[in-house]
Amino acid sequence: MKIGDLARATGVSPRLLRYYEEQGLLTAHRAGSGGHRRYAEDAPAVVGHIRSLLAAGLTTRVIRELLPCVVGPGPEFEHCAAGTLREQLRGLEDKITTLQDARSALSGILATTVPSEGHEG
Amino acid sequence: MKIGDLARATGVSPRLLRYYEEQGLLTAHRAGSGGHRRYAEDAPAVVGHIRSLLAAGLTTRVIRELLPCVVGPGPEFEHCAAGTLREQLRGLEDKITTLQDARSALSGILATTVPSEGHEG
DNA sequence: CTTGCATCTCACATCGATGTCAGATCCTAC
DNA sequence: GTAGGATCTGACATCGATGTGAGATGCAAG
Repeated sequence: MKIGDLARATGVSPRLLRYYEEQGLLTAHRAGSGGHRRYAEDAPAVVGHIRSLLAAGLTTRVIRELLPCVVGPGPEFEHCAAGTLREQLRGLEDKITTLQDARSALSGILATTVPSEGHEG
Repeated sequence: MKIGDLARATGVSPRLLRYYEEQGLLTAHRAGSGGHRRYAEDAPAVVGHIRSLLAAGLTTRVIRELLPCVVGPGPEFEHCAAGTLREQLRGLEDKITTLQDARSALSGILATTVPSEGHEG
């Protein structure tokens, strides 16, 4: 598929697809396409993974390291950036904790300031 | 207290304290100090609140709206930006969900790629 | 072969919190 | 009154994902 197709399939702009390639997250071959990118069949799935990890706050640099594990579907990636994986996992849990704290703070305020409307979530 | 004192007390750089003031989050009076800022006693607490909300991913603009509720300790802030509060709360929960998803994804990978070392967290 | 849309590369802009530098002014201690 | 540290303002830099525009070229359909 070409870049426009992939963009339509994933909802990610061509600009970003090129950016992901530039960051080493996405591969395209350009044989006999006059310089135009051609993507493999699993490209949409890969882009999906990238988007998820980005949404989780991971950096493209980190994703570049982790992606082989995420994409590689098999048990053959035994020592696949396990250190980075653990590190990011820890960071993720820190972030979750921080957000949960903020959430209880805000919902506490909400309960205090608008007691009649707060149906304690 | 002066800006350097507040900076030391909170671990936040003078640059940022000025920035928070510029964003309307922090107040200082400058009477008879030759243009130098003077902060009230509760300033460190206020800065603490600001830092927490920033860490939660809230924007200074949003914090400016919410801060009166957060800082105002009493039940007198009845309708204090309740809409914004609810909105941010929802955004926060979305973000938490996203991060939790990413966490399980990563920890799943970790368990798969390094089964011997993963003590399922 | 022409027309029109897709794609290419390159570069600059944006947003938000934060750093840093420069030049001027102030306060405090001696 | 002078030296030195703190503070002032203002502007420019940074990081990372993303947008946008320009100018050139490619491809597919007529």
